[in-house]
Amino acid sequence: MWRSGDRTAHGPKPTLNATEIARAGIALADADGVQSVSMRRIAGHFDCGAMSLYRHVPGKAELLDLMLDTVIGDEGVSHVKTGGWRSRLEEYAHISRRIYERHPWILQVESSVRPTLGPNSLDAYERLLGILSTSGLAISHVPATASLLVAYIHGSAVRRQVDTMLADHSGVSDEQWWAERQMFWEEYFSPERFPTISRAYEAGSFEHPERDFEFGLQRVLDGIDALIALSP
Amino acid sequence: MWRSGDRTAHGPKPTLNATEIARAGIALADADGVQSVSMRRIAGHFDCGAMSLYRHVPGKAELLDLMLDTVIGDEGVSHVKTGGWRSRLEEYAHISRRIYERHPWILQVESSVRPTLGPNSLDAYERLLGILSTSGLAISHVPATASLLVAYIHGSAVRRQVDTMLADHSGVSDEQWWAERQMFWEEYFSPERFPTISRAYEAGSFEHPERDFEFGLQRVLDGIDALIALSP
DNA sequence: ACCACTTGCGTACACCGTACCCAGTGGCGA
DNA sequence: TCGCCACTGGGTACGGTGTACGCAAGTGGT
Repeated sequence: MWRSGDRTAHGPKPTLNATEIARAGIALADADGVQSVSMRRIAGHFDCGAMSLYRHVPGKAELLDLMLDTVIGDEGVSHVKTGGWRSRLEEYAHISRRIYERHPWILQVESSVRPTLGPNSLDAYERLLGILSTSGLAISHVPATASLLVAYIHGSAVRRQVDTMLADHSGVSDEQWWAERQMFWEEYFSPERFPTISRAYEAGSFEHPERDFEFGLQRVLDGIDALIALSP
Repeated sequence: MWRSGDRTAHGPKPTLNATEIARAGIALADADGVQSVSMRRIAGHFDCGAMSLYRHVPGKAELLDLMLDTVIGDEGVSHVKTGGWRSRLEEYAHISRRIYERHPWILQVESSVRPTLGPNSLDAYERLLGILSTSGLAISHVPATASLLVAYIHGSAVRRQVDTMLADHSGVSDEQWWAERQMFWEEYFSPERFPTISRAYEAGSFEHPERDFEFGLQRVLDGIDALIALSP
């Protein structure tokens, strides 16, 4: 599926290819969420039967893998090589964050059961390890530090998605769901039971969740910096 | 759904309740993964029809929410109050990590579209904020720092799951999938194209991925510590 | 006893992924 | 030039899913 150009040319030329199918799936997922991506709907976009897609893609799970690797390749290629390790890590984090913001459905794909490792993901991983290896960090710590960064970026994307959904009620069409949620909140919540949440709320500490990513990123980089400072 | 004991008592006594249904779903998800959780299968466990469950649970999405809140309540209640903020945060992180290890399917539920906020999740959040508020951190920074920790814990759980799956080939029954993965890897990977990955591999830096969580956690706590040290 | 109300549950529908099979197509060997 | 056959597109069908709807049965308050 990953390689696209090794035709033995013994039959009619294919009118579809895996990348185009993935692009259609990406457009669908961006518009209506990943749960609305179905083989029949993608096939409808090409005015063909659902089973035609299986000539180019082994199954739906692999199609999702390919969609993920495609968006990573679209957005992650451009990168500067100048600057210190910290600013380059910041840029890597911001690029990743932008990918999650434009294609929130990747969170579900990445949390799915099968480990995805496409060529573009592999390139991005090499780039991240390359930045870390020039930071003065011991090579034995480089993969674990990369995992730390990737974990933080992924996790904060999940939190951000939940926050925006709580803020503007988007994505969930069920109006009654919000009513029940509100009722549960008013019934269960009390300042006595949740003193710290109340105190933070009154101090206005929940008003700018969009700044949380940058805040946490700086703390993570500070932690990495502290480890580098210990190295000889 | 969340409240369980407000019967007006005008009909037959219910033989099922939402919590029992959630427990059956948890058992199913623990055993065979979340994709095998279906209303019919849960109903089969109770020897009843699928539609009987809808008397106690609004829908499948809400059932998954309830399952998530139930496992959080099971494992997160016990907590020590002694010790400094750092050791208490470490314990919070380890409890969370244990939850993810025992019930890997929560990752998919938490990455789903709807924001989950059950009573047990709310209790855990208050506890986390309480620890942070006694650490010397300004109250304006407490929620963002909590988000940092939650994001790291969640993200590293995703990475850990992928790593274990790559290590022992579990979860994916498709044997041919692994063959294709191996073929892609051997064809696409080369030390020239991925110098840093190769160098780290030869240095043995990928041999203990299970230590990555503790490593990253210490870096995160170091970053928080650096911020606290700046406060007056 | 009545009956309002709750509970259990069977039926039905729309949708999903995909196994299987068949017809058409066009490059290549004879 | 012609037939072969690997390859393509695509239709049908099957087992699975979530759940809307309706109905019989049971039960505590009046």
